[in-house]
This record gives sequence, C-alpha cells and structure tokens, in this order.
Amino acid sequence: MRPRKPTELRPRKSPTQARSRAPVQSILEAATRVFTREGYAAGTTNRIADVAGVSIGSLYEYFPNKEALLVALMEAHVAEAVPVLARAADAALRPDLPLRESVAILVRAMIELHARDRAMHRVLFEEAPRPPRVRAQVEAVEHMMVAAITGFLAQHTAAHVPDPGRAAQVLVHAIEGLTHQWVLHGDGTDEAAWVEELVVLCVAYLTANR
Amino acid sequence: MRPRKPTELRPRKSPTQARSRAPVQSILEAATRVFTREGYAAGTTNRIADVAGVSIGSLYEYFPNKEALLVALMEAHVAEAVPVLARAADAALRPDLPLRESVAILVRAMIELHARDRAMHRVLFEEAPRPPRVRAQVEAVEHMMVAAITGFLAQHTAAHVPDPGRAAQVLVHAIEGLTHQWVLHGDGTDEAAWVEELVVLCVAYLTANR
Amino acid sequence: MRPRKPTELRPRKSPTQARSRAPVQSILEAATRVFTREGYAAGTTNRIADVAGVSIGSLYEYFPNKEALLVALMEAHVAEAVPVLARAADAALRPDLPLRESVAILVRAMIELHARDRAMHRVLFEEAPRPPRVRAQVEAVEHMMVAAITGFLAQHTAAHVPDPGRAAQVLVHAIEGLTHQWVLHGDGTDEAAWVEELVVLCVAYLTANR
Amino acid sequence: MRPRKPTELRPRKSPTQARSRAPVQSILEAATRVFTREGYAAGTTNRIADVAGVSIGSLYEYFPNKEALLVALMEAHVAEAVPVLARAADAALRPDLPLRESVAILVRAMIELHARDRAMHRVLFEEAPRPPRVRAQVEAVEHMMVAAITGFLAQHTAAHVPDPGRAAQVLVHAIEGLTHQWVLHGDGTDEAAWVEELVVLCVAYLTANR
DNA sequence: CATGAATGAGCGTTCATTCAT
DNA sequence: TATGAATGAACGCTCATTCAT
Repeated sequence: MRPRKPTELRPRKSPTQARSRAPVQSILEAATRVFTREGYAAGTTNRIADVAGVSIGSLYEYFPNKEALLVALMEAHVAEAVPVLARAADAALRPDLPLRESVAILVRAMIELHARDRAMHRVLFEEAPRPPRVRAQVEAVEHMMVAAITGFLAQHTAAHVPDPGRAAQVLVHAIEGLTHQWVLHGDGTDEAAWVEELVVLCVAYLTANR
Repeated sequence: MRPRKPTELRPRKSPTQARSRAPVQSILEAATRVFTREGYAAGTTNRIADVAGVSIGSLYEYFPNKEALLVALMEAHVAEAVPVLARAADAALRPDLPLRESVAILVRAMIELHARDRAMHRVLFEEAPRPPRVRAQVEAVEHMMVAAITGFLAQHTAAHVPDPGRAAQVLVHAIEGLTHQWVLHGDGTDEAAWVEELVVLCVAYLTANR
Repeated sequence: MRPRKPTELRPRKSPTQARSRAPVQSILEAATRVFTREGYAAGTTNRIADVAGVSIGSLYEYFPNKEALLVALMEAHVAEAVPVLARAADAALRPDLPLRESVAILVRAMIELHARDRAMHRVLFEEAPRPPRVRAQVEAVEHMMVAAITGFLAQHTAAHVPDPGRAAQVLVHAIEGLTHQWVLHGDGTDEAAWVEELVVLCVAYLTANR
Repeated sequence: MRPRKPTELRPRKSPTQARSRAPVQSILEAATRVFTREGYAAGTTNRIADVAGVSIGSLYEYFPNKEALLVALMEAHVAEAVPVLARAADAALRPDLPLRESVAILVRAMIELHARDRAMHRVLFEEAPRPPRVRAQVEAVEHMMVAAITGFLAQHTAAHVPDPGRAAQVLVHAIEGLTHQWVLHGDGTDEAAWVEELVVLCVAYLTANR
C-alpha cells in the first residue's frame, strides 16, 4: 500500500454521467451491506467491490479511499434526515396542536429515521471514525431540532418547564437515546406500542409538576 | 495473521494461582487502557503486552486470542455491575419510600456504572464484536433489573401504570439510553442536573394520567 | 497498504544481539541481489524476503519500509568506501612519490571500489531515489577526495596546473566517470590495462603544457 | 495490471500516415516530459496520455505497452545523435587540423548531445530498463565513433599512441564519462571551462610520452 | 479510429498468533 | 513458565492494459 494523501475524502467522479450512476450506487449499497454486516474495520474494500459487482479498481475510480465510502454513506444518511426532521418540526411545532399530538409527530419522525437502517446507524455513529466534517453535520441537525423545540416550548401554554432549552435537550436526547436503544437492542416490542410509550413519557415530562 | 480456532474465548488459566494473578491483572488493565485509547480494532495485542509489561508470549499464555481479552473485560464490567445494581434495587424498591426517592436511587446507580468508564463502555458495547455469551450476560442483568422493577411497580400504590412489565422496560431503557447518551455524547451538562432531569422524567412517566 | 510515517528510515532493531545479525545480513544481501537484478522499483519487498529466506514479517521487523533497505545499503557502501579512500589518499599523497605512482594508487583504489559491485553502484547512485542524508554522505566523500588532492597538487613540484582545485575536481571526476563507465558498460577490457590507461591519462593531464 | 506479451516493443502503426503523425508526436513529447519529471517507474501511461491530450486508448493504439514508449524515445535520441556525431567526425578527423582543434570539435559535439536533455539522458541510460535492441544501437554509435577515431589516430602524426584502437576507446569513454558526470552531477562549472579542461585532458593523453 | 470506464494482479505493509529457546 | 523473533494471511491501494461503445 502506498501512502495516501490524507485529506481527500470526496468521491473522485461526480456521478453526473449516466454510465457512472450505477457503479456509484451499487458501491454505496455494497458498502452499506458490508459495513453493517461486518463492521467498519472488518469490512474490506475488496469485499465491497465484490458485493457491488465491480472490480476493486473501479471502486477506487469512484472513491479515493475506504474512509471516503464512509463519508459518502454518512452524508447520505444526514441528508436524508434533514427534510424528514424539518417536515416533522413544521407539522409538530404549532401552538394550536394538542401537546400530545406535537410530541407524537416528532417521536414518529425520529423512530422512522433510526429504524430505516439500524445497523448502518450503528456503524456510522458508534463504531467508525467520524471525520470532523460529518460530526459537524450531525451536530447541526441536533442543534436545529433543539432550537426548534426550545422555541415551541417557550410559546406553548400547556408545557410548563422551568428551562425550555434544557427541556428541549432532554426531549431530543430522550427520544434519540430511547429510539436508538429500541433500534439497536430492541427486544421485539412493536413499533406502535413503543411510540405510544415514548409519547406518554415526553408529555408527562413536559407537564410534570416540579 | 494465523487462522485461529474459532470457539475458545476463555482465559487459558484460571487466575486462582497466586503466581498468575498479577500478569492477568496487568494484562487486563493494559487492555482497558489500550482499547479505550485506540479502539478495539486499532489496539494491538503486542501493544497491550508492552503496556502490561509482559511478553506477547505471556499474554497468549493467559488469553487464547484478542477477543478473549475483550470477553474478560466485558465479564469484569458485568460482574462489577451486578452488586451495584443489586444494592440499588434493594435500597430503592421499598413501598414505604417516596417514589421520587426510589427512582433517584436507581438513576444514580446507573449513572455511576456508566460514568465509571465511559470510554470502556463505548468499546465494549458499541465498537467491538460482542460474542453471544457476553450478550447473554448483559441481557441477564437487564432482565434482573426489569423483573425487580416490575415487581416494585406492581406493588407500589403511587405508580399507576397499566402494564408494569412494559413500564419497567421503558424505565430501564430510558435511564440506560439517556445515561448512555450523556456519557458518550454529553455536552457538558453537569451530573447533578442530569440526574434531576432523569428523575423528573421517570417520576412523571410513572405517575402520568393515561 | 496502510499509510506510513514518512521519516523513519533507520533499521528498527540494532543488530547487536547475536540472533539478529544473521537476518539483517541476509536481508541486506538479498536486497542487494534483488535491487541489482531487477532494479529498485521492480524489486519487491516480498521477493527480497523470499531470497533472504525470511518471512516478509521479519523483513519489516528489521526495516521499517522499502526505502530503509536502500538507505542501509547506501550507507554500507559509503562506509566501505571511506577507509579505502582514506588509506589510498594517505599512501598516494606524498610529495616524495613519483607522480605516476601517486596517481596509480588513487586510480586503483577507485577502481576497486567501483568494481566491488558494479550493479549495486548503479542502483544506488543512478536509479533509486536518494534521500538527502545519503546524498550528503556521498558528497562528503567526494569533497574529502577533492580537498586532499587539491592540497597534494598545490605542493607537488611535478604537477604544474594553473588551478589545483579545478584540476583535483577534474581528476576525481575523470577517474570516477571513466571507472564508472568501465564498470557499467565495460566491454571486457582487462583491469590492469584499464588502470594503466587511466594513469597515463591523469599524469598527462597533470603535466600538460598549457 | 494485466500480463503482457513480452516481445512486442515496436510502435503499432508506422507514423507515415498523415493522420497518425500528430498523436505519435504528442505522445512522445508527453512521455519525455513525464518520464523526465517523474522518472520511468513513476510516470504512468495514463498521465502521459493526459499530457499528450489523447485518450489512454489512443496511446495504446500507437504503442503496445509502456516500454515501447521508452524504446521509441531511445531510438529518437540515438537517431538524433548519428548525424551530429557524423558531422563532428567529418569536421574533426582531418590530418591537416591541429590535434587540439580536432579534439575540441569532438568534445563539443558530445557535450552538445548530452546537454540537450540531461534529464532524459538519465532516464534513458540509467534509470529505465534497456532492452537489447536499444543497447545494440547505442553500442553501434559508439563503435562508429571508435572506428573513426582509430583511423584518425593511426594517420595523425602528432598523436603518438601505441594502440590507436585502445586510445580511441579511452577517448570516447573519457569524453562520454566526464560529460555524463558533468551533465548529471555537474556542480555548476560552466560549459566553456569544462570543454577546455576536457580538451586539455585529451590532447595531453594523445601526446603523452609513454 | 477514438474513447475512457473497467479490470485485477500485485504492490508495500500490518499484526494476531506461534514455537524454539 | 516466560520470551520475543518469526510468521504469513490479508489489508488498502495503484496502474498498465483491455474492449465495449
């Protein structure tokens, strides 16, 4: 292995030409499968190329190194999350809606995101190295959520919390953490029931007498 | 890398003999340091032997392969958890205690466990491969907790939950998930405040009108 | 191939222990053979290990990377040259000696050095990348020669050259260049005859009427 | 890297057709640039095609493999040398000319050849593999020179050498070797001074009392 | 004829594991 | 028992070469 220039993580060719779209897609799908099945460290680029049905040379035609595969996967994951969360926030964060409804919408959106690919989520957010660029993106999404919820709680008459910012953080992390838990280690509890429990938890928290 | 017989994960020698205890201990401590600093995949057995101050040959005298180190670490982690949780359950699960107090005791115990070594926790439960035997142990501890809390909720008059088993599960996973979140990605919130929020969350959940 | 830290070129283990001397020696000998037969770029580390009769792992136990093999070979080459040249300079550069004798001694020493391994010389000084440290060493040896000869010419009554420094340079490079030529592309001219011609050439140059 | 049939080194198409001349020329120029800048091993065919402004497919349309590029470059180099040397020999090898003049003409011609592209010379004659056919050509040119000079020395009254053939060889190699030295490792000595020293050297050698 | 995406053998290098001492 | 030199499978990656379009 020759040394590699350490900074280049972007795909080498933009998938704008018709011929390129297929290999890039199949490589990314193969990477998803291999990383989630075997983990990041154990998932070899040769195996990914095999699974994608392309040669290892082609893989490196499109991605300059192994980490770039991960980055592409992460960015796709985050990019998918943004509109889902934005739509959910739009729908949920209206003062005229019953608090329970708002919370239910948010919970369902987060569950949807995490459930979409629990194993990939694990690889992306727990196991693999996370380059700063991706870390920043993830945090941006979280801050977006926290800010929106903070504003909502400050306005909403039914939610009496002493510190809306802190409460928003707890909510976001509670939903995220529990969903994460359910997704990764879930013991078969069905989704509807789990959503219901989360909603009860959140609403109770927001309306608790302190 | 030579192939390895796949099943043997137990330490090769029981550490009951006086002479063996010291090397086993120092190897485990070194493994903890190396795995938490560098990650499981990047932590090499040669480095662990170095840090432990023993030869690589001695390391393999006591542990048949790299994964066995992880198993030993996991079991120690679990073994440490059992009495802590048992003590907490004993102290908390008494009907005469205010619900808030009971919950606070449990929350504190779990936080303590997770915070003890957040980095090791991450290696053990997120990054590294988890052989079935260890998974079973972790689940046993969880089931122990869930069972105890289920009984407590069934008896406790202040907790009105339709399904104590389900509620116990939610509680355990809520505390575990949020603590996990705080420990791994905690953004500096101080411990006392975080415990207070968790307690509020749990109590609110247990006393919610449904 | 994982990236490598670019600066480390020194052997990893000093060959002070009895057990180590043999592998280091056989690796260096194998490297000499392989590099000279196949060239630096085409000479693979795996092939060198094979020829040395050690595993590729052992090779990397002693040398951190391919370039380090080259550096070791270069330094051995230079280290061998220094005493030979120093002895020759001592013997040759005495005003009481007939000029012809002095020149003959120097020529013979340089021929001996170059002839020792013509192919290795080619690899080391023409084909392969030359890290600055080695380049400096080679130049040091040359400057040593030039300085010594300059002093000699300045003193010697039989040598009438307008600029002893320049003449010393010409001499050193003439001997070096022609010997190089003879060694690398020599068409079978026997050594004694070639030395004689070089001596005639040098003496004629040094005593030429300008 | 696919295996390649080992014998074919000739360009695939003779560059006689008008359409072909341009690509062949630009490929050869690109090869010169790339090989001299990066070296033979590091100069990739894809890069050469890029620099030439043709596709890699076209490059392989005209040259069956990488080595064939080198062969073509070498042959061009040699072909360029023949008329230069022939002209110089014609001009120099006349008994009525002072010996010094004859020698000066030859020296200047060789310097000119070597200096034309010192970097390419290095690639061609030192760094890269030299297939037998090219080696033969180079030797043919040398023999041509040696033969011409041999005849000249045999005739010339001012040159008293015992064996004109041997002396011709020494002269050719002396000029070649020293020029080579100057070209590749020259430490800034200016050309006129270097030519003068070479001329002095050669004339002294040819007129030496033995 | 030209193109350039695709190929895959083979590179330099690492590190879990063994075994002669 | 303890040692650590030795092992070699397997990694990430390159680039000369092909061939469908």
